[in-house]
Amino acid sequence: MLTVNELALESDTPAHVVRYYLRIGLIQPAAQQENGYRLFTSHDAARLRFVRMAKHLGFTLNEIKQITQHAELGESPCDDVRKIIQHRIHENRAKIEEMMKLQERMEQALEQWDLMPDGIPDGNSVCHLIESVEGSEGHCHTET
Amino acid sequence: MLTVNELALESDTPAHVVRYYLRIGLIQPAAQQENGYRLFTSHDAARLRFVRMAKHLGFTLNEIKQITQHAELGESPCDDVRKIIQHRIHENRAKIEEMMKLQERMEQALEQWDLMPDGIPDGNSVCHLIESVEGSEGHCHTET
DNA sequence: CTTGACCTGTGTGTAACACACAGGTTGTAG
DNA sequence: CTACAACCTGTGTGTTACACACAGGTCAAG
Repeated sequence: MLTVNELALESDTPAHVVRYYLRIGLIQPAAQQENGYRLFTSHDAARLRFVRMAKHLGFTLNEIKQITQHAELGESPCDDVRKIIQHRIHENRAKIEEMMKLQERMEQALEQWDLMPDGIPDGNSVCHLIESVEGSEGHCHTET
Repeated sequence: MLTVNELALESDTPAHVVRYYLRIGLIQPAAQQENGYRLFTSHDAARLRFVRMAKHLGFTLNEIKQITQHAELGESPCDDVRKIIQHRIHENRAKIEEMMKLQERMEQALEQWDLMPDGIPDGNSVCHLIESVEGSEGHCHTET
């Protein structure tokens, strides 16, 4: 029987993360000591390693919970797994593109600001650097 | 004097977001009606537009709060603004790279799974698709 | 027995909203 | 003037995946 710390070492997971997974019911202790300490088996360690693999592949903890619950009922989670990752691929692609746009905005701004001095704020302006960025007046609307 | 809804329209911001900004003290109402409704001036609308610009440039709401507070004390926030965005550029670049790695992992997995059938879980395996992914046994450790 | 190091469970904080809810306001019809 | 519907109001709570803090428990050394 393993303690939380031992389970953490066994599954290459920070102990406080293991405790978080316990808290949300993603994993359950196999047994409990009289003093309230949780105890685990090597089966639990394998389960936790699975959780980490799935997370590394982009699954959310909620999705992983669903998957393991399905699996415990004997139902194959594979179909859901395929669907989820397809969805996640689209989602992630969109997010990456958005972040690259942001990156460009930031780099352009910083470059533009190189030629500008610092300013002292008055009632009208808070920070003329930020306010000088393109899209201030005629608001370009690039939203989701 | 503008109501929350009018301020939202005026500054091209969803009303529930305006309320959130009020709640965290990022913006303050200029006045209050007897029934508790908040009232704003066009100056508040300009302030809120500034907030949106800064957010569009990647500043967090906390940073924007600091900036406006500095500005209200008459101190120039420009120096901080430059530093923050430099830091954010690095941060964002790292995040993008990480997400691109995830993207590759997901796409490789999905491709690999094309050749694999769904499986029925037993006690040892939860989902053989996920478990089949490279890096299952020898854990590649790419952490922050 | 005591000291210190370490480990335990759990409460709370984080970022930036999204949603829900009970009540208030306003416009229109009768 | 009233009834009703549409909309707007402030605020409580839920979200994700932890990170940190805290009071107390455990264990080995001395």
